[in-house]
Amino acid sequence: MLSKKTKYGLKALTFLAAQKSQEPTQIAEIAKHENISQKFLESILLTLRRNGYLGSKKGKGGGYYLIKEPKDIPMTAIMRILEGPIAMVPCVSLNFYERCSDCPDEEHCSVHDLMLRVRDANLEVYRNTSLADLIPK
Amino acid sequence: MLSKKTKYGLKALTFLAAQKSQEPTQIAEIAKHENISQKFLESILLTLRRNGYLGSKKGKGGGYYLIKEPKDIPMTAIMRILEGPIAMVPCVSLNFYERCSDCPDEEHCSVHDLMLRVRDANLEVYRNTSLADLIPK
DNA sequence: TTATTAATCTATTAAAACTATAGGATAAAT
DNA sequence: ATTTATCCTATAGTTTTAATAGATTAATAA
Repeated sequence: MLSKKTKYGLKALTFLAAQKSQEPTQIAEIAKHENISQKFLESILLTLRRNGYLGSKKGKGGGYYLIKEPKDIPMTAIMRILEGPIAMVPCVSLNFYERCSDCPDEEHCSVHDLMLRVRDANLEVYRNTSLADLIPK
Repeated sequence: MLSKKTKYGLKALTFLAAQKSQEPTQIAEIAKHENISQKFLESILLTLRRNGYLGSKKGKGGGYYLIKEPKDIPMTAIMRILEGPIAMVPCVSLNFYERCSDCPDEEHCSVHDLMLRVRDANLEVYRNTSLADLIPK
């Protein structure tokens, strides 16, 4: 299941990407428009800022704004920040690799093989999708 | 993340599929060979039996066995039983569809669109993989 | 300078899901 | 009858997720 964090984060990013002006957008406005708890959204936007995808401005007229062009924001990056590893098991993860403690032989593990194919299929989608592709027409 | 339940279930199924004889295999043997808590595995095999993929025999010489040929057991079915819906959000699920309460317009939802592509990519893998494909060489 | 606005940050709680275990009931074989 | 092994229900422990509270900091405008 996709976490609410990821879902909300994606919606917020898309909302920002769809803005005509580059002016900062307030959390409250995004939260209201997308039906998201403001406080929860707050923490999500904060992590996106810390990871270099959003800029922010405090005080009156402040808010959040995209730092890069939507077309230059790949879903691989966003998903890894919000949802974590794209792989379903650590032993097939590119960015978060970890050995399985219960698996004596990774090379001959049925789960490993299947999850490798699943990972590749997902990567294919995320790599070929940018934030720009998510903006509704 | 793949749940342990699914991981263990897949390993157990693969183990059964790799058996030369059709004789029942005991939970204890599977659990030991695959490093799985026996009691936990017990409940997993039970759900697989209830869903019509395993048969069982009680008493001495009892155990579990596959009811169908490994090549006739598609991963779509196994994943749905063990892990649940293949889709990451209910609104793009084929077998477990549900409307998103927070989404006013499913047709113009950025998350919906992305997750539709992800679902299709995953389905493609699971549909083209059977239990027979998981048996290590 | 002061008031107002809005993001920042830390801590904590509440709820849900996941993992595992306990123990008796049931059925089959010897 | 005894042993073996699955069946079944309940429940406990842990982790993750989702959300909330409240005080702090920075920017703007008057």
